[in-house]
Amino acid sequence: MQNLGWKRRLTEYIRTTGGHVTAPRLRVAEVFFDMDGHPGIEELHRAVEKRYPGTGGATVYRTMKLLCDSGLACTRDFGDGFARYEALDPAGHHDHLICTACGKIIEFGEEAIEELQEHVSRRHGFQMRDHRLDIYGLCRECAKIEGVG
Amino acid sequence: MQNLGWKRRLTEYIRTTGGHVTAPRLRVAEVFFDMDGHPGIEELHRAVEKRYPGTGGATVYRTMKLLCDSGLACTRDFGDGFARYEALDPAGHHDHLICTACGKIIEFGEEAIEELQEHVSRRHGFQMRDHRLDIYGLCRECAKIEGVG
DNA sequence: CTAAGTGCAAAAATTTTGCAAACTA
DNA sequence: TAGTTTGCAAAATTTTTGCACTTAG
Repeated sequence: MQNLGWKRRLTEYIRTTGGHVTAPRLRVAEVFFDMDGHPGIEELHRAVEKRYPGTGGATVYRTMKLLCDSGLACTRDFGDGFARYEALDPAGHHDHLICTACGKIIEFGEEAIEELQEHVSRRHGFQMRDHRLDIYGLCRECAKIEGVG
Repeated sequence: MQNLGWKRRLTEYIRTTGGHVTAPRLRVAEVFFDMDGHPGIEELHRAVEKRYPGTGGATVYRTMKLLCDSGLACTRDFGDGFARYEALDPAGHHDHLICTACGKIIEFGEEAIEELQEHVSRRHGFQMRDHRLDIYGLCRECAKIEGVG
């Protein structure tokens, strides 16, 4: 997976900004990319502390901001009172089918949709850099259970 | 528009919960649905205060939570450090061009994209109920300033 | 009348920032 | 060595809560 690539990509990004590749940054990133799901800062900080005691909370915040700036992660709002982070597979899609019943998330990519997005952007004089498409509804199984449709 | 419907829908919802339809709630809702865009609490509170002085900030928070619970609105994370609210027009669009430089948000609707979403959903046996499309990039003005492509 | 809601201010929770020490390049 | 990053704690922000008073039903 991405686990092979994040270190190189992060290092590359830090270099371009004239920054330093430090141990705390690599530790936070490593723990983050080893985790599944969408940890918030507190959960992530706990996990980092467990593997590498002595890492400050501010560093976790700052490192996650770095990962977001570099495009390796992004924040997602799940309605909790805090930010949660999602690992971004560079070549991956940002399109999801999200089942509101069971929470399952299906990733997909649709070239035609991306082309239309470009099209719409240009029409508004907008320079598209990235996108996120979330479709909410019921997956096959849950639709069956709820006996709808 | 929805402006005709929110009052009835809100009243209905409040009744089902055994709550009271109060003046402050109606004021906040009215100002919110009269606004365009995606106000945060502070912006909304200012607008409410302007039209109906003496409305407390906590009431704005509590009323927006009520609107979200009732399905008339929802929160959106636009990367500012606070929650912004979006009016949910039952028949409306949830598509945005978001400028990562100046924060401007342009709403749009593209029938062709929606059709493709339906298409993709069906292909995955997914029953689409709602969607969110956010396109990030630079608006015309910011692209000019940054002198990019 | 009773239960729910309001406004204010205090409290809680999350995120950012200042700074001396430590570290990368 | 020069400039960046860290960890801590303090500060800033956003959101929630306690409470006496008011209001809807």
